Amino acid sequence: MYKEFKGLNLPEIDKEILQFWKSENIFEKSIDTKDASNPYVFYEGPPSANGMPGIHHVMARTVKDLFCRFHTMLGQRVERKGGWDTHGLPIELSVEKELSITKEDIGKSISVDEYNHKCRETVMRYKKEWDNITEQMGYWVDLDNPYITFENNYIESVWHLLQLLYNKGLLYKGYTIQPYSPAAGTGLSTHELNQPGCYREVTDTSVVAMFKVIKDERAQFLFDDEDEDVRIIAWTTTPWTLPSNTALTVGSKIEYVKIKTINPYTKQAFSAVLANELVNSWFGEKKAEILSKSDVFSGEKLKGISYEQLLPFAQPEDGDAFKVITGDFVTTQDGTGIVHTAPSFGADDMRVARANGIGSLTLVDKQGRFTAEAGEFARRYVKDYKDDPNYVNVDIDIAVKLKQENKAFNVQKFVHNYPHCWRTDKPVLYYPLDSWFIKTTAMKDRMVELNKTINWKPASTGQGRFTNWLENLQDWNLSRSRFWGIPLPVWRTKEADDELCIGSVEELKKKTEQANKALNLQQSVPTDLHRPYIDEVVLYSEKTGKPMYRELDLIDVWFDSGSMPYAQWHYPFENVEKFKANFPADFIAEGVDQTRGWFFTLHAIATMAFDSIAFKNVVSNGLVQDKFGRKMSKRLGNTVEPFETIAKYGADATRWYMISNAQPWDNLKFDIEGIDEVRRKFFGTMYNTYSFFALYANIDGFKYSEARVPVSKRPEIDRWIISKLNSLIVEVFDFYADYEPTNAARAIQDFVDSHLSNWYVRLCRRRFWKGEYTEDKITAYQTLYECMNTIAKLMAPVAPFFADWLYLNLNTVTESENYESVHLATFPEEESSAIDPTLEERMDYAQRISSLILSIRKKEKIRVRQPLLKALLPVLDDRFQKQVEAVQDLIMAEVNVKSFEFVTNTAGVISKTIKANFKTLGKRLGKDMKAAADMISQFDQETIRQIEQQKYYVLNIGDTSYTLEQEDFEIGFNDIPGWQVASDRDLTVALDITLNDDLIAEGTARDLINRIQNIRKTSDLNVTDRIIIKLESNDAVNVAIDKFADYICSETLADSLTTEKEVNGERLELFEDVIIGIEVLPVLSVK
RNA sequence: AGUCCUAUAGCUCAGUUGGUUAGAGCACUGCUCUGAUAAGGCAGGGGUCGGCAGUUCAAGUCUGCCUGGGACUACCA
Repeated sequence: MYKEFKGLNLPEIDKEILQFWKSENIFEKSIDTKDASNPYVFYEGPPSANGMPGIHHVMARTVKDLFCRFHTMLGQRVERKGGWDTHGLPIELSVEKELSITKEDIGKSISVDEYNHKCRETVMRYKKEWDNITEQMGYWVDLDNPYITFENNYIESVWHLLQLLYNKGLLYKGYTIQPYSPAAGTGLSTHELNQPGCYREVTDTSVVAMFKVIKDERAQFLFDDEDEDVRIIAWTTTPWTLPSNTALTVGSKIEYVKIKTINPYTKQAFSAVLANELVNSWFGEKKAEILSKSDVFSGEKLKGISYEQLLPFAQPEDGDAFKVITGDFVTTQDGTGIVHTAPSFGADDMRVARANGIGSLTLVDKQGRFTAEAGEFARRYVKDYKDDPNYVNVDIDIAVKLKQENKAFNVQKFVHNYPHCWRTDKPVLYYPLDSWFIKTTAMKDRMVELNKTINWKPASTGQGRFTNWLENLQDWNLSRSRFWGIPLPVWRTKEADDELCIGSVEELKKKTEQANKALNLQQSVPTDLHRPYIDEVVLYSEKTGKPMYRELDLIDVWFDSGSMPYAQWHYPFENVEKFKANFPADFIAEGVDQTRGWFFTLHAIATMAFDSIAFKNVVSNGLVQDKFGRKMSKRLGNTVEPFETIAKYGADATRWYMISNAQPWDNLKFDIEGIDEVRRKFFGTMYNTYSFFALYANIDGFKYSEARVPVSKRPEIDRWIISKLNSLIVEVFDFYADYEPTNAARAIQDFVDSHLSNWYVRLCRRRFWKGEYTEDKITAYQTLYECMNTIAKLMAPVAPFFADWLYLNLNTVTESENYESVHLATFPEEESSAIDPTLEERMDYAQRISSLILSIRKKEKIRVRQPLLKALLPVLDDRFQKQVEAVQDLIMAEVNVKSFEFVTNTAGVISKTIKANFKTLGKRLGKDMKAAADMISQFDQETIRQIEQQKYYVLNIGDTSYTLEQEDFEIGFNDIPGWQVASDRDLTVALDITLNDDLIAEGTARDLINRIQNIRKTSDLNVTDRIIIKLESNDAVNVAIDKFADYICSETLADSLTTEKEVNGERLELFEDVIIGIEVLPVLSVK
């Protein structure tokens, strides 16, 4: 017996199927039964178990899961090793918050040892919740043997990679400008700078400083006479960087101009050089006066000009200085189009200075004070870092000095956004710091090239965003001065005259022993490769004979996760073959926010270390937002609790909703009501279809034990739904294979709702419950069964629980397939011979013609139970008529019309309409199109008939004449006089609505049947119970009974039908103003 | 600031290489069908296709600019 249910309960199905998967090890079997030589490689991007899983994780993991399941069904072996990201700042921060300490306390009030232990505990805090959501949402991933980034084996593999890069000369120590908090005494990561509230609006003193041009050959063109005082003017909002100025940067393509004017403070005449576009920002009414203006000249011409140092406190020792250089970052958005360049305090400045051989001055120390060299400003803080009540703004003093020395053209307050340290609330400086870098720039071209071979979904993320990012790549700053992470395996002598990069524990052991011998130490390799233990290891420099100490940096956690293809297998120390078989990945998927994160680090490491891509296909999914399109955040209180959602609506409805509602890469506006709609419309419909099937199949004992009826021998409608089904298989397969899950889900949904349930089943109901267990009935069961069985497989990747439930419900009875679960079954293959486009076309006609007739009935207020004599169909060609004739019976039954008449000779009966076919004519007629369309629409019936007969028409527009073919026109039907007509595109239907006594009686009979059936239903009779009927006598009823008693009885399973003056049963309205009594009594079965 | 995505009915989304009157589902209203139906059918209201230009005989669709929403990167005088 097929299981029958009281209602659809998706959460209950989840539980049941989950239990089944667990007890029968279905997940394991789905891998183990597949051939290892046919793998589909998937990489799991490791989540951090440091926070609770959110609904967006369900989204991301649904995408991952469904493609893995799909490829499993294609017979591929899809191993999915889980993983955990365990290092990094978020974990350190949460520990610090919990212990109420800051970074400064580490090593003081808490030992590094204790601190790292705490991190290790914290990092898996929500592992249980993660495991739960993984299981409940039906995400199949191997959680028993995950890779964990803090394990020694993982670290060792990462070290190996770093050594590989080191040996290729791609690892170097450099001096760069990084965000730095003088108040906290620490560098800040960009992640820290992106904490909410870090960028704040502040008012600073801005200065337009005047840099005096030295008159030499190069600068000659700027001078009109010997004594002219030519100054390049540059704007800054950080006057404290002016003493460290060593260059001025202009844009080579920007146009500049020289303005003769008067300094507003000193009233001295001088000539200002600035961008032509920005002249009006500084000169004009109520601003400085323009005495004269030179011709424009390009920035390129200014290049190489020297100027006098603005505040000559110190001289740079590491390069040239006080020259005009060019840089691509210069804009004319604000300022003067000339950038004051202090290489120590700006990343752009440093970059452009280096490229031009310009040296730097660093007249501010790490506490944020001017150094002793800075003249009268020495030892003063550049910002109020100490909350000193007597703090005097040094920017203002600098501005005053410049004004007095005729070096300031403009001083004013300026409001702008400036980053602040999230911990101390003090402004950040950009400061030169030592860091280790990976020279990704050296491999840039190769990365771009390899990226072209990756299939990105959506393509724009790969071609646009990612390529763009690669092309503007900077070297990868690997250093983090933190505690909980993978230590950089580089040892150096104090003088930096020798260094060593360690690539394995074995190598470290050897080097340690060597050092022990040479330096007379008793150290051993620590059992935990983290800080602080690893810091204690001292190595020996053979070259210099000196001890070497580890560089204290940790590496960026993104390197951790980007190393997972290798480190998850402890490559190359173990599993070398395993790694080779699993690299690169066929498929990865994460949020689009990982484009520059994990997607990049995977790609970069694979390119640099192995000259390979790391993944072939990548799906980057968008954000999950709330129903108003806002970002979900705890602060707004609009987060969706994934556990609750899944518990209430079931995993499948949640998954289906997420996949079908929006493309994965579009942002999803998550609306809980949408899940409910999916449950009702899709799962509800599918459930009802199954219930209907189960109800009658159980009665008839259908178990698919009869031989399969060949499709060609099945009735039209069966061949139609099977054709549709096979078309669907092709479509869904292509969509899944193309990583387009949304289209796949929508196609399945559309099939189930509009075709299977609301056309096939609805039209075929009688075949299931009417009559004996005939060949036709068996065929109907087989057809419906095959549809459902296939749908179960098609939907399995997205809705794994319901699919398995449905599959098992069907197959445990029929045993027609011997798979234990739908997830062990193979994906359906289409039977291409079953696909019949002309059949699909004519059924489409049937559906549309039915709609049109129902529409006329509605307009004329004639209920569908009232039979009508005939419908009239004007036909354009034979093919159309043949198509409709084939489905005529279906239409007649559906709309309760007794016959069809095709009208071919329409002259005089039907008027036609004509329109221009814009598609074919537009290109030919061009400008005359509009006139032609007007003329054609005016054609009379005679002209139309002429065109139909002659198959061409000569149209004259102005002096041109065009010969138009029949295809250049679109001919349709207009009204048919005296008939009720409805049209839909190329279809037109007319309906004869005259009634006679027979028709009326039959209509009455059908109404009676309906009322009786309703009574059967409400009085809870079984569908097989037989009844006797007593009707209250009534003229209309009597006529109907006279003619249709047998019909009524057979439809309602009645043994007898009698009329009486009065009956005990219900009183029902048969039609308007006619109320009769109907009594329905079950016939008790006699044993 | 740059790069990218996005904007179509109250809501969620379709809309082919530009082509005639821009569609579906949900929600709302009325009617209707039904011995599978928390369903279906028919009809109705609801759209300056974000705005402005341009290309074209023809623009929801192509181009440019602008605006709103989002993501990432950067923070720059």
